[in-house]
Amino acid sequence: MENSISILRRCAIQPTPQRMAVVDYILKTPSHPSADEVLENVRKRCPTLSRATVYNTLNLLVEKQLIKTQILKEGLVVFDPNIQQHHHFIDEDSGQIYDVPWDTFQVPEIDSLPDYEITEVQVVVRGRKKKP
Amino acid sequence: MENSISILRRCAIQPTPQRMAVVDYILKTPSHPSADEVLENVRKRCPTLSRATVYNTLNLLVEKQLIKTQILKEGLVVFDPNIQQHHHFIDEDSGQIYDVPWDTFQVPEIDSLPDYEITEVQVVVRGRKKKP
DNA sequence: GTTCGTGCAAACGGTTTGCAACAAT
DNA sequence: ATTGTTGCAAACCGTTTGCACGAAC
Repeated sequence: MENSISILRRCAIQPTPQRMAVVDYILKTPSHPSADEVLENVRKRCPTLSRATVYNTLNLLVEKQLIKTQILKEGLVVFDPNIQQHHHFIDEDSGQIYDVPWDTFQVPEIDSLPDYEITEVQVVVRGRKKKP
Repeated sequence: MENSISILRRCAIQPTPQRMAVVDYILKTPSHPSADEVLENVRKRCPTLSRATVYNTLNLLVEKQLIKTQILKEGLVVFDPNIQQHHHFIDEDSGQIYDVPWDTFQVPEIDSLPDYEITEVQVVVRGRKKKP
């Protein structure tokens, strides 16, 4: 896998150790962490990392379209390393967010909005584990 | 249309003037207001209404399932007077949220999650007006 | 020595909570 | 008198901002 230095260079972001650590974490995780979860986890390897640097770096990565923000939880933004079109399933008990492949649903063309340019379509499914 | 007093009574909530004013507003608007928008608008008719009372009342209405919260905007919750299943279209420029009828999309049964109980499925469409 | 990035702390905005005053029964 | 409601202010939490210190060229 491409290393964090070249990823950052390609995006014209200076590869500092802090940014490399954040990139390593966020692009490797299958999860959809919040800024705080990123901070907590990356601090294990980079204990002096500050909250501001995490937000700065994540916002930079969003600008450069390496990751996406998702509005799926109340009161906090989560960051999604998967920038391909896809859907989400949210376990309402654990709060875990799972990716759902794009072709799971046949989302029809939206012809009823001729003067709008659609920028994103997403199916959001929420549920909880059955207790038998 | 049923008045706010009987609506509140039916839900076993005491119909105080403040609550009636909030109910009148939230159940009549086709919009998806935030708590602050509710406060701002209801204060026109009820100027002493406090922010805390708005939150208390809205949360009560959510509990009683008269309205629903929707996580569609960053950093704030919006309240949806339409509790039927439906989808949403969000104009990314204006921030306006529009209801999309449920049968606009054929959301297939999700058989790939046998041990999960699906509580909600929703298509979220974002777009902006074309500038010709 | 200038530029850029970091870390800390303060500020910010939406939401919740604690509490005293008050209204209704 | 008891119960429940309101309004205010403070607290809270995620996020952003301001600024001084420090590293790199």
